[in-house]
Amino acid sequence: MTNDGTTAGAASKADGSATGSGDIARSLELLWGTGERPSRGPKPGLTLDRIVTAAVAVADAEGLAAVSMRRLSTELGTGTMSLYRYVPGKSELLDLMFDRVLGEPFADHPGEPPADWREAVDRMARGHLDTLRRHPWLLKINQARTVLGPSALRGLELALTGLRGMGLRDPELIGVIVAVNSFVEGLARTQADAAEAVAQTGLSDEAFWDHQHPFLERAMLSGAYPMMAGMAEDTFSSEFDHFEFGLERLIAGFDALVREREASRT
Amino acid sequence: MTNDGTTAGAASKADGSATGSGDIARSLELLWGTGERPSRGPKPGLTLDRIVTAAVAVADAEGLAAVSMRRLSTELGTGTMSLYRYVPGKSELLDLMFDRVLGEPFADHPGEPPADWREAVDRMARGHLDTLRRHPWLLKINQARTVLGPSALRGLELALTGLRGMGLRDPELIGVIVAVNSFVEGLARTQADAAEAVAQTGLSDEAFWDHQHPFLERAMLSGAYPMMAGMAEDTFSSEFDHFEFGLERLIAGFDALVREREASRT
DNA sequence: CATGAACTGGGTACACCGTACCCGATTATG
DNA sequence: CATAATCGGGTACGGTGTACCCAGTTCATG
Repeated sequence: MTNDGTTAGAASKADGSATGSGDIARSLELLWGTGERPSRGPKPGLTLDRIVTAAVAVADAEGLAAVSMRRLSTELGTGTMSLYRYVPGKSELLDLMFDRVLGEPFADHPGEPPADWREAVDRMARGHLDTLRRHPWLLKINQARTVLGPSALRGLELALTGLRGMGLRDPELIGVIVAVNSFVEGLARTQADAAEAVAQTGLSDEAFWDHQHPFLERAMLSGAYPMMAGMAEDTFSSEFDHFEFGLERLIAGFDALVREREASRT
Repeated sequence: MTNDGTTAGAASKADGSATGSGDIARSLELLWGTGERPSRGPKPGLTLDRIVTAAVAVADAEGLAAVSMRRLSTELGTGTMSLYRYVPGKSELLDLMFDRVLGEPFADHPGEPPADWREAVDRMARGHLDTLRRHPWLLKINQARTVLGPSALRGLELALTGLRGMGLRDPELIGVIVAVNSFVEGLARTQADAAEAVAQTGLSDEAFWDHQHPFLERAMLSGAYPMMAGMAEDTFSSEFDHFEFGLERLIAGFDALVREREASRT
């Protein structure tokens, strides 16, 4: 019952976009490493680890679009189809890349635990943003069905530990994590999109705005957008840090709830 | 100088993923409709509008992956390459789809303006979530270089009008919008990913968790995740509305800042 | 009114992609 | 030593975006 795998396939046709999650059972086995080598055939010349490492490297360097089975195979010096001896399909490979990279931030902070839930939230947000900046392709992987691997669990555990002091109900703690992560992801996506646009078009942001300027000018003069026309010069300046602003507001919002609860507990 | 278009290409090779923004100047012209028909050749049998409409319809029904030039051409009863007479490339088409769909929510609320900035934020968040739920593929389009079309501008104008009463500086108002939209997008992405996973694998969420259960069980019993192991039963229940929770917290956070400013203005 | 420039429609072809299928080489077991 | 099981990977198929080119249509001009 352990190894049929290849024959399944089910209703996975007509994909094309970047989504994880193909054969879940297989993904889980790979993630949690139920890896007993069969004792009959020749020894494998590759390892799952090497494949995932290569895939992450390519994705980091050239984007997820550059991660193709052919590309990986040349990178690893093997035939393309050999990869399918180790991974059931590209979807599962994406799952593995996901969990691989989620494990990174926890190696960084081995030191003291956060003093405060506020600091915990702050660290969580910055850590997540960091991860997403290092690996922007994470934002293109379907994370809904991304199997909860060891790294994902460790991250959750750490986050929950830091948030315990808030004195909220368990589902609310999850709510805090979801809110912060959603905010960070949304923001990271904007940044990643911008970077990708620069890389792909070879056009800087300034040049882009210059292109756009005459059209905006005309729109402003049309009188259809009075609010926007009257905005201060520095409104869209890159001076303003949207991450800091939003994070501060979120923490303030949590704080209000925490205080409420404390007050009602007297 | 107006129409070379086809020859350009620049550094746009090796794409594959879903990104907008190819030839910006062309996109802008198409968006703002600098559409004077040349007076020499035969009349076009198609319109940009019909193409965009068809593309949106296909994307809504079957996802962005189903939107291919060949598919659109059969949908419209023309040859594939004919589409390139109207759109320079797929990137520009995505830009147009984006702006088309952003225009929708403002047709809904022709009535009274929001009474409060709180209500304005609330409406903004719900409106955006609605749009993203109706067109989940929006989350896969590169919005960084998505040209500011008429619809996008109208949305911004409306949002800013509602937020004026907060008494914050202009860049901060943008910060509010960015925070709310980032949060909503992040959350919508999670939901969209889940829906896509169900559609693609034909596996319900429950079935998915059932698959995962034994592995989680083992992890919990390992003692490596004490916090998670001790969580309440209902912690991951779908009863809890993460959107409402996060939005409330964000508004509370904004409120704190608004009050601060009011107090210091005495 | 004839002509040719300017335009539209679209067929063919190419370089990619994921992967199903299959066969020969390798290896431990009976 | 024979055999079952596994690994490596070549070939092929159906999909993608789009460059290139030619035929047909239409209108301004000579």
